[in-house]
Amino acid sequence: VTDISTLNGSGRVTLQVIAEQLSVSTATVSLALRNSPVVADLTKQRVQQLARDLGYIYNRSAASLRTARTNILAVAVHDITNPYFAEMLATIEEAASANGKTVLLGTYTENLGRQDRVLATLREYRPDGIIMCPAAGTDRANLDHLTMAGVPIVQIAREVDAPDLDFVGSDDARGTEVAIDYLIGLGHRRIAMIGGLQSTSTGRIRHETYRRVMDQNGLFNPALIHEGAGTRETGFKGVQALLDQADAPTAALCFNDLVAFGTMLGLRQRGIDAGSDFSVIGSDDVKEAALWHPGLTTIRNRQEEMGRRATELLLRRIADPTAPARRILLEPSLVIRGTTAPLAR
Amino acid sequence: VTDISTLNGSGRVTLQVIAEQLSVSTATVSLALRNSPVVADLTKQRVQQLARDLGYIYNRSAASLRTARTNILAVAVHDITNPYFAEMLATIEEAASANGKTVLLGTYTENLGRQDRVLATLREYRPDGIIMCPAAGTDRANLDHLTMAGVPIVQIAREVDAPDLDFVGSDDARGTEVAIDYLIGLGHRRIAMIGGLQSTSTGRIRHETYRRVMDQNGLFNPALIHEGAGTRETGFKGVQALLDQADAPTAALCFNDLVAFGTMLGLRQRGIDAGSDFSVIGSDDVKEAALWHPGLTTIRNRQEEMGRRATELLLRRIADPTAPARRILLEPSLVIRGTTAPLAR
DNA sequence: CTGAAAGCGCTAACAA
DNA sequence: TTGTTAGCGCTTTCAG
Repeated sequence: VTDISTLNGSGRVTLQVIAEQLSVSTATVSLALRNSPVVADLTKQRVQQLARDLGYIYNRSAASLRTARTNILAVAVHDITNPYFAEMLATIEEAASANGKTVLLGTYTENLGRQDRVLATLREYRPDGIIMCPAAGTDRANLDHLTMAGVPIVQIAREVDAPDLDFVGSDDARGTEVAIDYLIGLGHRRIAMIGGLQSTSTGRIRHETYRRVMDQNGLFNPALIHEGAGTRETGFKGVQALLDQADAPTAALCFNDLVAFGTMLGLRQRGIDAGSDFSVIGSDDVKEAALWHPGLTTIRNRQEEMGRRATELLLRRIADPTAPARRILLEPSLVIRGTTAPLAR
Repeated sequence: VTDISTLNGSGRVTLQVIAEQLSVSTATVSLALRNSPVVADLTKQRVQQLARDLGYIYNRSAASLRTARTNILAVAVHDITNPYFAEMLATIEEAASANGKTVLLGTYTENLGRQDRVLATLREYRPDGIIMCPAAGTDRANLDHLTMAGVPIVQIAREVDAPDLDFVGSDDARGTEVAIDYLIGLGHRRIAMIGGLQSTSTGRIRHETYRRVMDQNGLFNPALIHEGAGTRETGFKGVQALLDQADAPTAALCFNDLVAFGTMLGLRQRGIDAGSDFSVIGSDDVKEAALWHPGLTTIRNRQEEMGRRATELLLRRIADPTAPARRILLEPSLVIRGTTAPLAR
């Protein structure tokens, strides 16, 4: 006999309402709804049935206030328009959801001020933890307010210098090394590096490694470097600027696949075919990379696994806030497709 | 003089703590922190200063419990890995953030069961509103629990039959019409339709329009239709299956750009060049479409504007729950690039 | 197995 | 201009 008239004034269905209609306490209702073994089966059934009939909706704000747990995982990245991050975000959401967590999203386009504001806002929702990819130029101090508040953080893809923070990323030095070695093996000598910012860990490491490997082979030449954000535009303009130089490159390692796509467009603009005339290597192996014509040779950075691992790491960190920080570097691999070829003599 | 010893036992900084240290009431602190004009300037300054010094963090769960407002906007889409939705989500997040709202994300990969679960979970966070793109096969009844609970909803991109719900999408009939007319104008007669599910509004409308326009020109032939999800695979396999037929098509309209990309790969597999030998039109005008070689002719559906408009509409709906439902159809346009050409005779 | 009572941190009346 | 009081809806002792 479900009496719809709520004894609670507001008309909203709360534990109270259910409790009163069933003449039990709210404590019992609360336990029954969470399927506590301590509640009698019959009571549980009656409570759950009535909750369903009344259209009861659990109020997580109320629960969170009481338990200091929100089951929210905040995810803060600069740009979800880059398929690399979209693919990463997709697996984060999936893994979060599989563990009863929900993703609260914040973005800030490499803008430090916006990042600060976004993090401050996210923090107010009291997420159980945060997965973040620090914007270019972020330093440890930008994260202090989070760590001091005791919010578990794991950095993804990029990292700031903070040995006490968890991190999941790709072994960028290794990936860069393999890619350059491959180009050298193909006979290339004037190999450009296009895209990447010194103000991000990925940019810095990739550029440092590029320099080191080129140096070791007696090939380093600063004129072959074109720094810039990881965008299509950087590739498009960068490769053309490089081609305008005296000793133009015959190959380029791009900061990421977007830069590589832009680079290929820039090459076409000059009537040059990626692959036969000029070798291009990207980074990330975004879904589209395999479909391009010619297919993009690129460094696979395993962004989907990265998202999954970051989520798992965060969950572990939440469970044990005192565990030592972990730094997980995924092993990249070079996926060889059609944009690389032996140097034409 | 900031006495760090909190009178509050827990060690957490709350309004209480600030109030006690300053010997004012929590009400005053609450008002001061929100910059209420009713509180004295000096008091405001002292409160705000101490809050900063103490590292006070506003607790939105507590505020929400009291105000029945969360400032959360839930966004539920099937797949953020499709750049179309990623680009849309990016502007939603941007618009939300600009209006003091934060995005709570849920995804479900065209899976109705998962969609139900995701929506049920999102609802428990009491979002101020929801922007959703219904998964294939969704019907009105799947959304009843939301509308009955009074949660403002706006549907984006796809819609279910529900005249009382807000919707922002593209004028798919118009886009399809223009595209087919263009192909016919180029001399094509055997024009295929690849991808699209009858169980989504976009798939249904595009297929219906395709049929109507082809019929009007005496060109309709069911053998030229290859239905399927909006994925690269659908395009890749679909076009090859169509080419294996007796009267193979000379052009194809694809459900979206991903399908078109797959289609172009399938064509290459058969040694056919998109553009010169076979015309391809995509839909969405995803960022990558312009960079392909040849550039993809496609229907621009303005996903970024769609996201922005949906957010604005939701905000308006939240402000006025009784306003009549609106259906906003953005005007698509055909972007002509290199994958379409006059029929070779 | 169930109930009473307290309290999470905030805001909104209302009173002073 | 500030304080008092009550209460949002839930969970958690602790008693019974």
